Amino acid sequence: ATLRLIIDNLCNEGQVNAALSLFQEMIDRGFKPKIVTYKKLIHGLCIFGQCKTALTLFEEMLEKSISVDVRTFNVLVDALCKDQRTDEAFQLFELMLQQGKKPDVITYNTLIHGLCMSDQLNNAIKLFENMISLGVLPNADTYSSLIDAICKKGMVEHGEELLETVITKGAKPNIYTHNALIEGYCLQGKLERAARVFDTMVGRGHEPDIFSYTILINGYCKAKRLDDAVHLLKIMNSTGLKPDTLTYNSLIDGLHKDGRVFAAQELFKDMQDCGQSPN
RNA sequence: CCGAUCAUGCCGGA
Repeated sequence: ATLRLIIDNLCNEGQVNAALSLFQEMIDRGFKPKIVTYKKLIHGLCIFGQCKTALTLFEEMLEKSISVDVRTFNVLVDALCKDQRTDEAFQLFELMLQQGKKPDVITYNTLIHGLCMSDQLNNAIKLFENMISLGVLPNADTYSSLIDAICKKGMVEHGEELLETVITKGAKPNIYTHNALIEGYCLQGKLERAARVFDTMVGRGHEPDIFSYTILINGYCKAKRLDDAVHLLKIMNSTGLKPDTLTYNSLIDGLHKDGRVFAAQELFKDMQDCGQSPN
């Protein structure tokens, strides 16, 4: 029990390797590891990019016919997706089904996002339809991932359409969903539309976050509407929301490319006065 | 019952 506690804590502190060797020692001494210990280790390993070792542990669990829960499957599926190994993620997904585990909304979200990230939007949409037909209700995360991918492909209108559709079905878009749309319009240079989504979001009761502002500010910068960008920064400041390095980077870059070198330098000073260090 | 299981922003390089 003591060893187990130590391993748990090491995982939480990011010392997975230490945890792993303790785990080995535990087995060598003839202790039987608890299932939670496996789970913690797999999770810890995935977070710190040691997907391979995590999979080894996972296989060990299978060999010992320890039942792997949905949550642990999800952790592994996510790690594989983040590693651009969607094929293997889907193999795990299949395995999950074989083991009689029901993939939940998080499993689907993870896979959908993985597909979007590996430029397989069509497959993502198929999976989305699939989950619905299997009775797994998509949530705001699901829509956000999809809408974001659609917008990044330059199809904001489709993104907004999808949003309208799901709203009529009773889904509630959240700040991620709106931010995705705002970015979509910015990418198309449709700043008025972007600003409108921003306002709609506020109207729906979602306070814009640092992402919302940075996305829109960046949009104005890219559209060479530097005055609007600077104005929005002022508004942002007045709400008490602190622009971070990325927000300033957008503006400084925009000002530079617009030949407003002096203003850029001023802003660079402001940024440091506000405690944001350049990256 | 509990647990860091999923989603959004800048520039540049190759």
